[in-house]
Amino acid sequence: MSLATDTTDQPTLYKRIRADIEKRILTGEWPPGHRIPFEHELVARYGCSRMTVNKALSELAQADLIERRRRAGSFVRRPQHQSAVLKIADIRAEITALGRGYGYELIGRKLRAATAADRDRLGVKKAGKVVAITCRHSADNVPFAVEDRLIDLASVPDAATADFSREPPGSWLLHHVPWTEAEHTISAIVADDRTAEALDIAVGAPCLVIDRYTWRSARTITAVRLLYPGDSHRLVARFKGG
Amino acid sequence: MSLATDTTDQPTLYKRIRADIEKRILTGEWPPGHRIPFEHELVARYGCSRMTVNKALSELAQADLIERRRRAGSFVRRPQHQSAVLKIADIRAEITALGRGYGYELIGRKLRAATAADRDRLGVKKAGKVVAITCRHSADNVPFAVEDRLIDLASVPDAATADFSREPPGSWLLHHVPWTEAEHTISAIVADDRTAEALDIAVGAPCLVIDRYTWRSARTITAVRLLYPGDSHRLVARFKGG
DNA sequence: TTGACTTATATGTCTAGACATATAATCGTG
DNA sequence: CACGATTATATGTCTAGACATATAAGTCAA
Repeated sequence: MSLATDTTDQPTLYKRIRADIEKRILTGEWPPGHRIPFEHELVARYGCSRMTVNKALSELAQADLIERRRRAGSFVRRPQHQSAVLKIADIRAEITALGRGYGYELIGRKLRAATAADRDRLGVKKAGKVVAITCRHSADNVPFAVEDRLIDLASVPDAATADFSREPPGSWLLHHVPWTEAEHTISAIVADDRTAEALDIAVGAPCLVIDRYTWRSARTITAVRLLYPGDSHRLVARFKGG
Repeated sequence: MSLATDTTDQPTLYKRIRADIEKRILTGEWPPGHRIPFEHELVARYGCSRMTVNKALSELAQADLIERRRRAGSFVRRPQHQSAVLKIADIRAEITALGRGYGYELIGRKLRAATAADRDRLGVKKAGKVVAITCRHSADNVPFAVEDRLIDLASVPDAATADFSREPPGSWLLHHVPWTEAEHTISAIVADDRTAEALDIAVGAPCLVIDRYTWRSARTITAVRLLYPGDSHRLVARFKGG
């Protein structure tokens, strides 16, 4: 076992150590459960101080490639099949990235006191005002997705006066709400009359649905439902880690 | 600005520093673009060495919460809305995690020379043998998902003799292929006759589709299509960084 | 055999320095 | 003013130590 064979002069030593180990894991040479050389062994092999080796191993641990156990050593982790990175781009960015012309159209906008259904959807208890927005995104003048959004004015007061006739609410919020958490739920439905008309598809055609709930510091900001024609649109998720 | 106010005795200092900064970012107190105090300022504030501060900041940089620029300082990064962690659990684990009884049923298994369609689906050029498997997963004896899988025997020769009548091919592969990359594509369709029967739903009902392509070192291993009843099943993705 | 105690050891964290390096800011010159 | 050279500075990496701490493994008694 010659760990330090790779002599491509990488910028720094700890990165080379990290890359060497990562390579062995990814090629399967060190399978899940395999014990990685102890820090003191790597120190001897690379002729460096323990902190340098420690930094390489810590980063691998942070990336969930290895697991470190006191007294026992460091071990290759089992691949985590269940976790993938799903890229859900901002719709405008997504469409322009495809080299197609982005179109936006505000269908409806209402400012109202929150109904019971609104409060349920936003997950808030107290009554308050909300903005309800319906709009459509299109690519090269072909309907791409319809959006049905609710914004809690208690969390985002500025939304009451914002002009959503030109700018999509998603973009507007992105620039006004600095940091959030969110939850996406993906499901499938068949198009009802209203959806079919908005997306210019047949009634009964499949639709991909993304429900997104966004909040900040445990405070709900917005709930949005996006409907895509199910046979045309695709969400792609790529990941590493078998 | 009193950075070190939080005196909850966290296990270690660098973690406390990291948590303190993370909190300010997540609450929006330090919005995107904001310059974080210099290392030497944090050293003075926390009364520790620079390596301790550096470790905290390095981890925040690795997590893409901040960006570090030589000579300039460290800055809060803009949230990356488009990236979410989508949990797609192993079906068996998913069902048992719900506290429901897992059931598995092999519907069909064929070993054949790859047809043109097979090669296309697996993304391989050369002819070779493949195993085609159709099976069904159920929760408390209710159909949960149907699986339609193709395994490339050139990559996984053992699959030719594996017994898939008891163990789902997904689980089997998980234990035989140490590390892979994969790509998921999510879409929606309406159930055709065969699908409707397998899932015990009506023809024309919505279905959520996950196509998963798995490979290892640029070599395709398996292609699988999972069909879920679209109105019952939901994929949930949560993320931070909105 | 089992459970409680002890010990050895690998990792976890930290220090007080050092030099390297990219680059923002400044200074000088045409 | 524009542009190139210089300088100051914040981060990047690294060292040779130190003590803390969890725990695998061994020891011993009931």
